[in-house]
Amino acid sequence: MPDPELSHRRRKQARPQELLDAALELFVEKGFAATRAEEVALHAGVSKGTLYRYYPSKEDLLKAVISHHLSARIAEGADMAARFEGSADALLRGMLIDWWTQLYDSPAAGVFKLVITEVRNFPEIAQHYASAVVEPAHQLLGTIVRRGMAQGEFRNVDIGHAVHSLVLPLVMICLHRHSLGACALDWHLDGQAFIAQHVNLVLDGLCAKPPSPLAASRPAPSLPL
Amino acid sequence: MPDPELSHRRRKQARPQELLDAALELFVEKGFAATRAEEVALHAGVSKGTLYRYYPSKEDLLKAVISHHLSARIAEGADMAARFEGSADALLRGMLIDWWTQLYDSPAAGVFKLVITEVRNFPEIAQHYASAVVEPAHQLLGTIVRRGMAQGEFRNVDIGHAVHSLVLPLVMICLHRHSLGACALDWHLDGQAFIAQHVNLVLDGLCAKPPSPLAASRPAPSLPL
Amino acid sequence: MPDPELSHRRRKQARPQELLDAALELFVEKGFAATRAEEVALHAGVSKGTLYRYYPSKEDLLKAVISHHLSARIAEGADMAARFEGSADALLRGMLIDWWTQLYDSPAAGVFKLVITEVRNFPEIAQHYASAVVEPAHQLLGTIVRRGMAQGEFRNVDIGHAVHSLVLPLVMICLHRHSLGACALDWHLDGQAFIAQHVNLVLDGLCAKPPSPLAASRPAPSLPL
Amino acid sequence: MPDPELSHRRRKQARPQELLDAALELFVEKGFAATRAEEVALHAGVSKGTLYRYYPSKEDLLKAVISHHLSARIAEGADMAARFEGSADALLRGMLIDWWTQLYDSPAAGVFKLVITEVRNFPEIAQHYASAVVEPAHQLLGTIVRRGMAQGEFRNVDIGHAVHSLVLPLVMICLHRHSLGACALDWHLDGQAFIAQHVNLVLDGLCAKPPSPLAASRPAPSLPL
DNA sequence: CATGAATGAGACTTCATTCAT
DNA sequence: AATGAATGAAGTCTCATTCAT
Repeated sequence: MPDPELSHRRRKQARPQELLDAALELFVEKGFAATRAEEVALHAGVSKGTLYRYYPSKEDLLKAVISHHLSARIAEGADMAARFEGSADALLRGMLIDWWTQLYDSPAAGVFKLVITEVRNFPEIAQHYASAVVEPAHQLLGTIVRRGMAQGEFRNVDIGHAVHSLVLPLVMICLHRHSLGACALDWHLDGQAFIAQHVNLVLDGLCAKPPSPLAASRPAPSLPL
Repeated sequence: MPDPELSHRRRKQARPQELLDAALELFVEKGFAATRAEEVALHAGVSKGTLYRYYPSKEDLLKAVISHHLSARIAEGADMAARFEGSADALLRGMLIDWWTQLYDSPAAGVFKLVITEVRNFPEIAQHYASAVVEPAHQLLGTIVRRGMAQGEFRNVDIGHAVHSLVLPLVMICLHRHSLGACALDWHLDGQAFIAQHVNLVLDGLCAKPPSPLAASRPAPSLPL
Repeated sequence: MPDPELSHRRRKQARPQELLDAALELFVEKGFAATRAEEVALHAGVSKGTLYRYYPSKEDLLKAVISHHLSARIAEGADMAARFEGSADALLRGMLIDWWTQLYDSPAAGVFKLVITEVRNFPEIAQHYASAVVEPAHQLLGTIVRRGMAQGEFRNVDIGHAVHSLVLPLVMICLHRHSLGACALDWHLDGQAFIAQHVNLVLDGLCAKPPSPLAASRPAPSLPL
Repeated sequence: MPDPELSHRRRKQARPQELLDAALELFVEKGFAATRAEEVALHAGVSKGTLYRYYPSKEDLLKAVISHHLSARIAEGADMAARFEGSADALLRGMLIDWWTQLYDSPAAGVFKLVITEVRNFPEIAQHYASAVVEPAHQLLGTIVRRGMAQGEFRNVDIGHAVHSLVLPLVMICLHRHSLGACALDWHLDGQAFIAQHVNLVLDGLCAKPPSPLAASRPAPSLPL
């Protein structure tokens, strides 16, 4: 079964990554508790014992899976944000659609399900996720929205809420894709199209003249996802 | 431990409900797999054996939990919808805010987490959830949006997507409340306020003159949640 | 397999004791690490799961085994000591021979092997053993020897050492019985006879006029076994 | 890590000895079953694989440890015995005290614990230990005691028992040093002093006019340790 | 030869479920 | 009907041993 092209040494290098990928897939699919450690190992083409050479426990493996895929994506996100330019409105439309479209189609989208599902059991995850993902993402988007409001592109609304309105549905379809969406029912929501329309719809809402008195007075809470 | 106010007879009547409540709380908090059947029983004030008198297996208990809380809430939703009147816009603002605000604060909000978490392991849940919750809710909201578009209140957009943009963030904060939101980090998002602002924001987007050419041409996919 | 004479309830009462007995036998025979928890359970006529109902872990079972058999024997020892009377010399000869003869033939003799074998791995055992067994036994014997010396029955020697000279060989044959002595070699040392001769021999030594200058000046260390 | 003073060749020569020393220390400290093969290797400054180059299995290593340290000490014992002269009494006092004092302070003292602990699991050890250690030692001491009795130095007692009374406590404090004695309780028995007093005390007993009728009639059993 | 990655049998422990009381 | 003792399948993790490099 081991790829004869790869030497022992080379395989060893690749092992952690392979295990992480296998673990992500299975944890997302079946849940952490319902996935046996051996399944992960077999999925990665190694034996049970090998898994434990690289990760001291199933729980550590879970944390590594989350950290790994998270850091990778967030790094890409920061890059992408830096490259975009133009008005706040254009920036958000372009950047959000690109980044989420990519994420949606990658296995990393499953990390959301994993975090949602397992934080309560492993609270350390919360801290890490909050500071490594939520915080920076919310910061970035909040700054852009604020700029848009300052320049008169957007109406005055609670910035935190606006960011959530933009982002939560995108998180949600990632979740969806790996839960109900994977259940072979007939309704296959077109995630790509939805991302685009949603971002545009909410930004249209932000650009619109206030047809209704918005509940914009509340203190801006920070960020949930 | 048994409430002396209640007769033996009355308690027996209440058992299934009490078990369901206990199960909902624990399954949502720790996940189905990580919750022991005995914990549920103890939480409901009965012994392990008694649980099995009412539900033949832990899995059956899970399904009962989901069905029960779902039906209850959906019934209320239908009622509420029937009572509202006025323009499509007013109808949606009022109805959505009321219903979700109530749901958000009730234990039933946890069912979303349960469904997201466990569908992949128990696919029967998907079928039931789709037909008992998603289908009717999407139908109802879709009809109202369509009416709004027909009457010129709303722009032409993909109806399915619009419904999702309205609803997914609301599902998402329910999820949030029972996962990251329960993790005692400092950022306590004000769910109530968010619901109101979000519904208004998206409906503003729907009412706005199209500042951007929306990707409205795609076929309307059906419903994700 | 469960004795039909005993009701569920009655069996439950007896279970911990039965498990303790089975555990003592097996731990002494094969060592703690080399005995499987299931073996102990089966030996006691129950299943693996039942063992864990009574003792939360194999290690806890070990500690219980030691404590239980120890306390029992030490209690008997104290009783016996209280009943004996006469000169220090007669007291020691009678009491030691009786108590050790009984112990030697009981399964409890194996506890010595267990303690010797496992203290290094479970240091809590040391504390308990020291205070529950060594301390009281040494105290008692030391007091009698001191009395004998005060009354001129015994020569002046280091009291702690004298007690050890009396007792250590007795501990040793208990150990022996459960290690080499159990190995079906031809030399079956007669433990009973040895106990008697040894006690008499050492007490004769204590009563003798000092034919050799004894190293009696060292500070009396306390007690090792 | 390899000592630069030693050539590759010399190191290789020393390997088996180093492994044996490491194994003795760890097996005595933690028990055979609880010591991992890799620990032994690391302790000896080599890798797991190297251990297996010298000893085909962990069990073989155990047997080698016991044989090795045993032969070494017994050889020394025979030498020492040959050099001593004088009366049976003086011979025993001198020889026993010297040999046991040396042994007590050497790592080889731990072998007793190892044998006591592991014979039941590896019965081959018993045979080897009996013929290589117990038999010759008992023979030697028995001969001297018999000579002493024939020459009127000692009273008539069971020779086997007398040898045991002399020797068992010495074995016992070696055991003690590596079990309870290693447990950092406050009572640090002075082994050296005890050895001297004990040998003298028992020999005094043997020299004494019989103040009590000794149980000397029993058949002389052979040797326990 | 030495290394240490890989294997997989096997041990501890948990927990859903059954059933005597 | 309710209890909780008992069971045993199943899962996590360890470690002796092998073998490619």
